[in-house]
Amino acid sequence: MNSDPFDFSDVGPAPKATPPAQQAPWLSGLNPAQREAVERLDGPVLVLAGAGTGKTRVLTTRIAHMIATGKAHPGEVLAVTFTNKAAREMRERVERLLGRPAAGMALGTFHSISARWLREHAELVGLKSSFTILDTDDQIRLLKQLIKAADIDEKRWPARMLAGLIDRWKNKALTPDRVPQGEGFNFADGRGLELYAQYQARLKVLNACDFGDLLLHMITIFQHHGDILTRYQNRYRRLLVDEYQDTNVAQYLWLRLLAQRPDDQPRNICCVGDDDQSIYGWRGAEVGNILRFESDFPGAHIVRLEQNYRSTGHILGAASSLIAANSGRLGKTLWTDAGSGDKITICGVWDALEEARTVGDRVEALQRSGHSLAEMAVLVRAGFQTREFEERMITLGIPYRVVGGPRFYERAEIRDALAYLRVLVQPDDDLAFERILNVPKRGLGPAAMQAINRLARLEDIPMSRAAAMLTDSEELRPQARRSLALFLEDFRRWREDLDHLDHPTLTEQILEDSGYIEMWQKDKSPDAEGRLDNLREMVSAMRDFDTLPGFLEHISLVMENQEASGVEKLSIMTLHAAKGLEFDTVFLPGWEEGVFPNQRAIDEGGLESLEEERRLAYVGLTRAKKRAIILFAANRQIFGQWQSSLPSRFIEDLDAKHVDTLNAQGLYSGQEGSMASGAWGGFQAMTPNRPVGRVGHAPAIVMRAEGTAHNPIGAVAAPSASANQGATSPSKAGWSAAACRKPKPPALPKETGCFTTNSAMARSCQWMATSWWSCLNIPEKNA
DNA sequence: AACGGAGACCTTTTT
DNA sequence: GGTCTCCGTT
Repeated sequence: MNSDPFDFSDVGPAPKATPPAQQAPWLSGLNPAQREAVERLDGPVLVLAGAGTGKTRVLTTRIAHMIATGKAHPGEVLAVTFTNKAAREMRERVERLLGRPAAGMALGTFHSISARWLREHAELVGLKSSFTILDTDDQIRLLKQLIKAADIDEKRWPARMLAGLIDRWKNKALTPDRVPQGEGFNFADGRGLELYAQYQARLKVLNACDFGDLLLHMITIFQHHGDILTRYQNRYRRLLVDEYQDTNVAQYLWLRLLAQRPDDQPRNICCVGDDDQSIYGWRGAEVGNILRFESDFPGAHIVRLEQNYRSTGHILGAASSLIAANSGRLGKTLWTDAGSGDKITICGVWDALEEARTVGDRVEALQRSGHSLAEMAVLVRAGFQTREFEERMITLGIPYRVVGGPRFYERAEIRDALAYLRVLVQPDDDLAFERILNVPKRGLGPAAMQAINRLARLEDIPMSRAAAMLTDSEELRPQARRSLALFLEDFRRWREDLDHLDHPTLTEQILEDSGYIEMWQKDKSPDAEGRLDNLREMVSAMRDFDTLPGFLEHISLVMENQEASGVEKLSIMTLHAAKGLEFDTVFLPGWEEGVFPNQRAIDEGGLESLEEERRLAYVGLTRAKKRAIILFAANRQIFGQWQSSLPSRFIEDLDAKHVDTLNAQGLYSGQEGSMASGAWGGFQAMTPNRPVGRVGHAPAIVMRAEGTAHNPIGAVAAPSASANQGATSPSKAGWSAAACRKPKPPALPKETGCFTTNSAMARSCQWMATSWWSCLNIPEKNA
């Protein structure tokens, strides 16, 4: 919150004298490895911390230790995490250990810390301190404009693609002048770089930057202004980095610059990470950073944390056997002295509907036997998979929350409201201006927008100024001109109010005066009420901030879905979002080829991304303390098309001695009647509640393949179609769907499914014979 | 200018 | 199946 990084006024009294180390209460209960990681304060340290080995504890205790013993002043500590949640948690734990606030400590994400610093030095990169942080949405809109202006076909070269390209460059700390000519990236026949440069120039005019710029600008400043770098180096003598395996090149450079010390002084940098949990390669993370640590920081000490305190033996064993299939690991051997516990469960189901039903039933059963919903989680590969579970939980009345779902500030109404505020504090913000010019509708459509844009470009001025000029000209139709004048007049008035109204009140007034509230009140779609609620929530959240700019900064970096009630809820989230969390029970649905591992990862990234998928699976399994249930469905709808699917290869990686196949009771039940006939025997034979002996008849599958059967898959589609009828509309975006939803005839199988395509068929049959069998053939336990 | 229907995309994962 | 964009109609 404090914007001056060199302001020591809030750091409190100097720490007390050093107590004898052996009496330090915070050290008790640490195992020897943990203790070393905490106490070795001088020189570079790399802590290789396996899943559940007390990584956060080590990190927080280390900070508390150095402060409490007087080895470091809180103001010298710079601790970086990847998520705001991790940062928050870490601060809380440090302060709990210390028994007092650790004021002055820089603890936050790479991005939030950079943003704070950049506000100090914005002018050095051509920005004003009041710069706006654009989110992806703004970024795309801006790029779209540039692409259009460059006369490039938007269809062939979508803005998203360019955004991804620029992002990758920024992740590698490549400013436009540094992108190598031969860089293999192609966009619009080699015009990508040109557009990148234009984009950066445009950002400067808008007084804005994107996420990547936050780091990149700081790196540029550090590299060009040695005096500033030295100030930061001298201030932050204690660097700590969480999740080091996830750092990208830019973050790595950022850290290296800060960790640089004169030769006679130790580089007190402590990085904590786990190469087996590196799951952000797609976003530019370089596992190489962690693998290279020793050579980067000569004299580095490496501490391995291998005792796992989280999971029971079978879970750990299964996870270890899975990750062992990867190559190029630093290698750790996790162990636990907790009991072996339950084996992990693998459960095959017919389709996604049954998958959700199975999970729901299990959740209810656990709940009945006294388990808390807060200790259960459903972890999916990709965001879209959450829907089936949401719908099921709604039907069952099980409270749930989708963690890391659409962010609060990404909702349209919040973005609209924010756009008003952005224009208010920074009239140059064209993106915000454009967004609200005709929201709510005030007769300023495309024609007016175009006129403003043309003039703005011609005169090289912000749109708000161009708009003001247009109210004095004959260019717009009288009606539009009047409307525009009123719009600008509103802003003039609101700016006057800035001085004598507190910002939540002013915001309310703006939303009221502008007709924005009214717009939603008149809206008859079912979620209009929710949007008004969100706006109210936003206004009340503003009260926590002293200033409007402070709030805007916060919301663009941090704002998350806030948990209103204290009701215990089942967590549903992606595997990525689950990193760092733990639950007694973890459900892992969708373990099918194409879903997990993800098809794109298989197609594009080669072995490397396949291994990343496997690490993701490893992360998923190791979230479980006591129970892990893996599910896979034989059929799944993808893009509205039914596809047959095969169990994930990761299932096969699991050491059988840690695995149980589900008590197959009720597997496919309820649908059996409709599916009993036809050429469908092969699949049916595989239901584990059939005699195991029949399972092995591979020919049955071939039969099915040749059966060109509309029958079997028609039967699949039926239940799902009827489910659509009854399903409560999901929380988001359900408006028109709810109204026009009608029963549809069962979808026909897609001809290119793996049973009709030659190569796919061959492959699938092989899979059937090997992997699917082997996992279902495991002797059943408890019938 | 506003609305509604048809058609093309689409799905990783996120600060 | 969903969402977004374009284009036609009022």
